[in-house]
Amino acid sequence: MAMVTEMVANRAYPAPGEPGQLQVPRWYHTDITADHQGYLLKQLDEQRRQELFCDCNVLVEGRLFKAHRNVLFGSSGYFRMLLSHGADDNTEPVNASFEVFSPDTFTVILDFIYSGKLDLSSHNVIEVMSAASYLQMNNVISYCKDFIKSSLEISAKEDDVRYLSLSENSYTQGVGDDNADPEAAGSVSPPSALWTHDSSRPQSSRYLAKDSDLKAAVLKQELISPQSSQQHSPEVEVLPDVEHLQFAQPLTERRRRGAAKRKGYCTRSSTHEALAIQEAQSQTAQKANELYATLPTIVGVVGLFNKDPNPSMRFKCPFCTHTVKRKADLKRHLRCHTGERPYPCQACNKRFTRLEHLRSHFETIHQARKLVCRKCKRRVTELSGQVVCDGSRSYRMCTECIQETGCENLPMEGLEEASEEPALLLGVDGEEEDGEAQRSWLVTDDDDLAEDSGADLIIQEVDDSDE
DNA sequence: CTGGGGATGGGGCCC
DNA sequence: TGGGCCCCATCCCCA
Repeated sequence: MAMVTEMVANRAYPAPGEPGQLQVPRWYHTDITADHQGYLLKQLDEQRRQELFCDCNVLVEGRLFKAHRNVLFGSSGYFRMLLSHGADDNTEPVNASFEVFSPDTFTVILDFIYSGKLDLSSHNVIEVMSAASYLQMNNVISYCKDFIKSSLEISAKEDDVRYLSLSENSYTQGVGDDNADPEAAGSVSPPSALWTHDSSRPQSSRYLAKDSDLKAAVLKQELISPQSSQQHSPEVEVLPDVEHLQFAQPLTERRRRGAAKRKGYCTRSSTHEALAIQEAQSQTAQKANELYATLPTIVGVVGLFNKDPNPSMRFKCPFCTHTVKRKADLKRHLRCHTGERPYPCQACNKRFTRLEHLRSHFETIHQARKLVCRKCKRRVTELSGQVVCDGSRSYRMCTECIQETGCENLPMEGLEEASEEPALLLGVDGEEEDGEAQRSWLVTDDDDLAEDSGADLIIQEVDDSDE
């Protein structure tokens, strides 16, 4: 084996089929192939660095990179598209120019192309991912995704039952517990304590792409590039929807998690679990903030849409193909990737990504805002119905349905008081209410009641680090 | 098994 | 820039 390796290194081995070819076991052939590929790549990289035989000039924000068109063609969908247009003329050097990512970012990408090593860090991963998306390099996107995934570990769309049952140790374990598949991550490694990984959580902090997302993305592609849904011309800013396909989860998995999530929100948590949750949420917020902090430099790209005569600035999500007009909308959108849920319901501890969602949830679930009988669906008035309280939930029922179902024994309130319940919701601290606890917050103190029912919802945007 | 409806989440856009 | 509203899609429970 050593001899074979040495022969490979010296390129002294006979070519396959040539007389005198070594009769080696098949696995020797495999090793030779791998070594040969590595050797060849190294040679190409050397040629690139010495600018030998380079036939492609890439200008990135004024900085010139020289490369081989064959290599770029084989590595990037973008270059494949670009170079295939000028395939007839191989004598003239090909020129490409980019303004949407930095020279440093392209250096990382080019080094990866010629070495297979991706130099990712917490500072460049988003920009590299964005550039890779632009250049249609799915493998780089995948590596970046793994890097971010192993770093963030913060999808609140994961199984919240497991989320709630985490032991305290789960979040005190650090990089040393990283069990991420090194193969999947290529040469990428978690670089610092900032990027921790919790092995107890499922490897599923993925974007839960809905069918609508997929449809919308496909539709968007068709609108932008009707000639091809696989590849886009270099002028096109929005890229093929590979990320949606990669991020999307099986429907059954979503359902399972959805069911678990609903249970999870009402699961009584121990003190240790609560601490673990708080710490996890703290990490979520911290890392989300780190992500947001990098936004201005990474996703502001000019989109030239084929069907839009007026070029428009759009912001592209680094995790998927979604683009938005405003950075604020992108920040909001990113929450679906980061799992950040800064708006907890004080009544049931369920968390929401948006204040309006929390408000909607609060009014429908805890305030019985809908003037409709839950049973017969008829509209009820103050005279014809009452608010029935079921745990932390409140809903209205008409007098007839109350009598029919024998709900007289349940805690009830007059309609005029219904909107005043939440004044005591602050007393609930993330635990499922039952028995006396349920009834206790139904007894309200008039002094605490707000004039406007809208003020009943106590909005507390949680910086998870200090919940 | 299926359809209806409630709850939830996400995008667009106005203020 | 954030808040808020509207709209729509999806999930899930229940009859």
